[in-house]
Amino acid sequence: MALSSRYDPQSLEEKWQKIWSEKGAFDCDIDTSRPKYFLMEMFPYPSGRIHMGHVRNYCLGDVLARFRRLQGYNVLHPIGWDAFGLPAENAAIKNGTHPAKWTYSNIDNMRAQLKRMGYAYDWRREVATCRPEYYRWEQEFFLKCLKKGLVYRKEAPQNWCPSCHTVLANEQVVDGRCWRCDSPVEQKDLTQWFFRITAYADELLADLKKLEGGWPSRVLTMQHNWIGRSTGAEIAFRIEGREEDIKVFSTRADTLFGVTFMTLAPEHPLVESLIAGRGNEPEIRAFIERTRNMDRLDRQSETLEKDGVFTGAYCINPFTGDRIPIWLGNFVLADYGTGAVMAVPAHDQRDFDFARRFGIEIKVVVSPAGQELDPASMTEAFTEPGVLVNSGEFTGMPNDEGREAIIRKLGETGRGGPTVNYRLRDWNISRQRYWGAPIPVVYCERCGVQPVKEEDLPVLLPLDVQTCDDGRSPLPSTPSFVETVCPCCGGPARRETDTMDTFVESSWYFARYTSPRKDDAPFDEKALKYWLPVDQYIGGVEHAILHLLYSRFFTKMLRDCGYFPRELDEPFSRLLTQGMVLLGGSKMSKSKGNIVDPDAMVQKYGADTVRLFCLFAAPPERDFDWTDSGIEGASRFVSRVWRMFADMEALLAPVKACSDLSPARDEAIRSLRRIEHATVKKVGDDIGSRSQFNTAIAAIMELVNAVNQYREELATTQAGCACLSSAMATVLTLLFPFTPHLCEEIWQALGHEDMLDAETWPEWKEEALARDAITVVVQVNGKLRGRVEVPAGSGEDEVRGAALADAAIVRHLEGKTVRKVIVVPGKLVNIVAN
RNA sequence: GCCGGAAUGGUGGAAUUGGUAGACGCAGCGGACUCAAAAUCCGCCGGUGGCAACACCUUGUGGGUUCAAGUCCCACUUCCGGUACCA
Repeated sequence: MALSSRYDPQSLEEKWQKIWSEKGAFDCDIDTSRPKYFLMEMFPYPSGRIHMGHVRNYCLGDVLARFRRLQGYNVLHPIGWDAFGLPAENAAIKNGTHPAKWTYSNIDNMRAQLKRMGYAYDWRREVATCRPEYYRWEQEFFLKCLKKGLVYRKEAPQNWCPSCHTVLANEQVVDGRCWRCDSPVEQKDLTQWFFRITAYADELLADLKKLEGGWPSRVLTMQHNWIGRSTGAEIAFRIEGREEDIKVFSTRADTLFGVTFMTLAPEHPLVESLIAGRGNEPEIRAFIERTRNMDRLDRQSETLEKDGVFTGAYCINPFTGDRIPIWLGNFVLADYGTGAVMAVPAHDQRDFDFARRFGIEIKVVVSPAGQELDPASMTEAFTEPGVLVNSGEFTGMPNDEGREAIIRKLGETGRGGPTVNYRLRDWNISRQRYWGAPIPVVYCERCGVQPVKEEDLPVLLPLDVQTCDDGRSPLPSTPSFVETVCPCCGGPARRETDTMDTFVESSWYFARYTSPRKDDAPFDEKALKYWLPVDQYIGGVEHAILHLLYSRFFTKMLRDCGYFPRELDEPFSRLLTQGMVLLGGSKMSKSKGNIVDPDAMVQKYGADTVRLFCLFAAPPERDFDWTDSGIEGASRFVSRVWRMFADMEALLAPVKACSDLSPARDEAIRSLRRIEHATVKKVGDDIGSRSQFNTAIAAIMELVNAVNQYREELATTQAGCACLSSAMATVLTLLFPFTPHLCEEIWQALGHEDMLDAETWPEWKEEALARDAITVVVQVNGKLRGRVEVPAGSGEDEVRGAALADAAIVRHLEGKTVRKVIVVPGKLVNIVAN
């Protein structure tokens, strides 16, 4: 079959998409005869249309999927929809559409867009998290966790709009005000459900080691710091006149004798009882309100102006017996440590600033060796190591030794002891939203909080509700949902109307892909065992912490609940974090509205060109700013490949990649063959180990250039034609993961019976790479001064001799004495002379 | 603020383990083909000086280590991501 001279992507792409779809070409099942490869990209939120960030993400995955297929792996490559979430409710408010309708119609649109890109998905496994068949299982997980104590309830402050009477997402708070009505946002305590992720803090931290090599080190570092394990001491300060303690966490127990005040977070639970009835109670309350409603990022800022108020109450230093005034401070965070800080102004900068501002005593207890510090003249806290002073029996000890001794004594006296603290907080999953998975509990007046019975799952999210214009969830005002009976006593009860954080759905979807249609259990045990863990996960770096940490937590939790194999500790063996596709320098996102619609590009250039350009434009990890120019280059290249085959009809034969290995003396044949094999080596390495797809494409371009350069010369002989045919087949095979439609079409035109997808990845041969001579660069004092050609395999002495004999080098060495000659075999000679 | 990144020609980027800076593209310029245009093909393309050979400068800024630094170390600048209810 001859190729038409014109490349027409639209028709040939649709042709191959139809063939793939009819054949179920990418459907896969358990096959123990082949190595498995579970590859996933982060599933999209169905925002309406796919954007270039999606395209980039799925192109990266698709190249790997097709590459691994050629390598003989049994590849599982699924896709689904992260379908619950806030934007559906916003759309409901804005357009009056029901969140479900909006979501499902977006899914339909986006599915069609993805199919038009030609991605190699097993579409039978598609999941949408908003379907009861999906979310019922996480309701079950929730109940299991509740039983195990991994889920619990506690009060937590929420953004509250007093005028809309609704909780606001952080995104909905703009400069401290409600995004819809502009009222100042308040903090309101609500009882919320939490996953006890901190129970896994140590394992989550320790297992980061298992991910080294497979995950980018910056992600590991970020997770490490996010968990933020720190060892220190818990110290109890008795409140004066009460039988109650204020507990603090401190990494600086060595400075215990230097405590001159206590600072509590305004949210600390003891605050209420400490200030009740004080003369300045209104002033204190005003301070608390002010601080609580501050911007949460500002409040953590180091440049924050330290503010505080004295409560009038005192506590007692457990060692010195000193009366310690209890203050409230705007820089103390309620959810770190115990929400209380023993303040040592001499040795902590924040405490120092605070003490100076409010005229509180500064007491030095650590001195630099052989020096004395004068509190009155200090300009900043002394935080370096030193020797303990003014510290009773501990005076004279180096401070780190003193810390151990003081912690020991705290234990002996029952006033504290060593403890570990984490920055990581438990995961609040309660959302006062409609479009989410219902939390499966009911509230009974008689029996209290009761879990829904497992056999009564799923708790269906009612779809026949009128969504509210003010952003409030319609669930509390939907009697058919709220009113129920207690699973315990059968009496009247109210359903929980909060739904789950959408991060819950995305924490386990990878496992559901292994048995997505199973309806009597969340997972098929055999499928889990065969497919998990995910071999390669690809997604945006913006998920480096939350989503990835939650998924890791879920994996450990589901393992411990008996759902996952015992030996499965981590969900994702390898992670590729792609950079963002920016537009005009900032993140493309549905909320910002700066989105490039790929459809127009596909219309104009075809999916293959769009795929190729997305991967060629930048390395995967790097952000790139989308521009319309540049795709022209990809388009030209694709056409050039087409034309190369169309023009050389005489060579059209079912030849395979790297098939010509006949001995050749012809320099052109040896040259082209060397380039062919070097390209196979580089492209395999770039895709398979380096994840540098842009350089893989550049290498294929160079091979195409080489074929075009040699074709006139080689086409005249039979041996030359064999060499050209082989190189051209190699081009097709290497390019196939990037531009599969084009390559299948040409492959078929060459007369192959099987699809290119059924080929095996070509093997490069060392002997094809061999050269007779190599060029060595010669430097004098580190500056490039010449090049010499030496026979391949020359020894160090020969290379040095050739370098020193080179005319240009001799000229540069005139009047100088050679001090040293460094020879880097096969590469470079550097002559040091003066 | 804190945590994590990034910065290389006009431009996207390459340089894989400290060893030829600018691969491969885009844009631009010159030429061929054409009545003309598009497409295609050929050539040039970091800066300064020079007719040239060539020399000097150049990887955000300032220091340092080394025979050799885009790459390692220290100190900065700017931009980007995350910061627990956007996903």
